[in-house]
Amino acid sequence: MNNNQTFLDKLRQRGYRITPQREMIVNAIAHSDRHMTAEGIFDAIHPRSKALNLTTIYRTLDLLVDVGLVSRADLGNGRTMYTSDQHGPHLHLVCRQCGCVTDAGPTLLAAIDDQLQASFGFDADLQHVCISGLCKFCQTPS
Amino acid sequence: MNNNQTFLDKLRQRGYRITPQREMIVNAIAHSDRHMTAEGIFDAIHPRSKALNLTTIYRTLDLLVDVGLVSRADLGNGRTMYTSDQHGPHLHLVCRQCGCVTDAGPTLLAAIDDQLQASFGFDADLQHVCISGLCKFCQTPS
DNA sequence: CTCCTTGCAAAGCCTTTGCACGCTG
DNA sequence: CAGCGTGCAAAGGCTTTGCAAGGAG
Repeated sequence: MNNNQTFLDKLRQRGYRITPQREMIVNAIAHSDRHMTAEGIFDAIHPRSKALNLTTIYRTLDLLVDVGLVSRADLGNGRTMYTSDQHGPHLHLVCRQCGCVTDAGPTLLAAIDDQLQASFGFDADLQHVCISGLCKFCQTPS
Repeated sequence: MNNNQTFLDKLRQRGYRITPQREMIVNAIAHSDRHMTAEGIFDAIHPRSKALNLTTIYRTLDLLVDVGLVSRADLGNGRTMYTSDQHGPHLHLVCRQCGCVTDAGPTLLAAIDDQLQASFGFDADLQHVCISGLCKFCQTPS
């Protein structure tokens, strides 16, 4: 679980400075299996340390995305979700009812990708996409 | 090309009033094969008639979505796209480079839907989703 | 000591809401 | 004539930007 080191090393390599804030943010992302929004990261850190600002989180996330350690995915609702790329590429299935996020793994991803590629020659950024719908548990007959 | 009538009739049926603004908006959507944003509709109409406000467009679009004549799809960038449901369900493939929007038709849609359903029991709102990537023409070897 | 980073505040962007006037039916 | 629909202005939520102070290397 020393993803943090990996992350920090890569940042150092690229000549970025390692600050407490960046460490905290990287930590939050690397330790979490979850997908996080900027605000989620803020909420995770703020209780323990107040030396962190939302602005900084956004800037650091942009930086991590540039470096290629994290990928950005658009939730439909105007928010943006960030995920460590350590987990490999995956598609996000967001339940419109309960808000849960299911990851569709490489297999399904590849299948869909193939179809988009074959039918339209379209090279999709599937890791960056969230598909909304109803998860297994919310498909109530009501 | 009298989709407008269909649209307006349905609105009347539901007890909504037909106003010049609603006619213009419905016209813009029905006559266009394109996917439109609220602002796009505004820009299409404003040159000819100034009797229209962005607020009204948003309210009318909400209404059309409620009635089921139009569907809402999330572009990744915080904007929302609206499409006449006359064209049937389709998935939007948005090129991150040239911005073009390709529609993936029912076949592909069904295939993807099946896979999400089979693998995760996830009932996707595929018509509401835009997948970003590179279109056929932008996949340059650079 | 240099200058990359941070925090604060304010702006930006798209969308929504409140309220009084006006027009549809 | 009743009440829905409109425009205007302002707020709202998330994200970005400007600028001076602060910390990393």
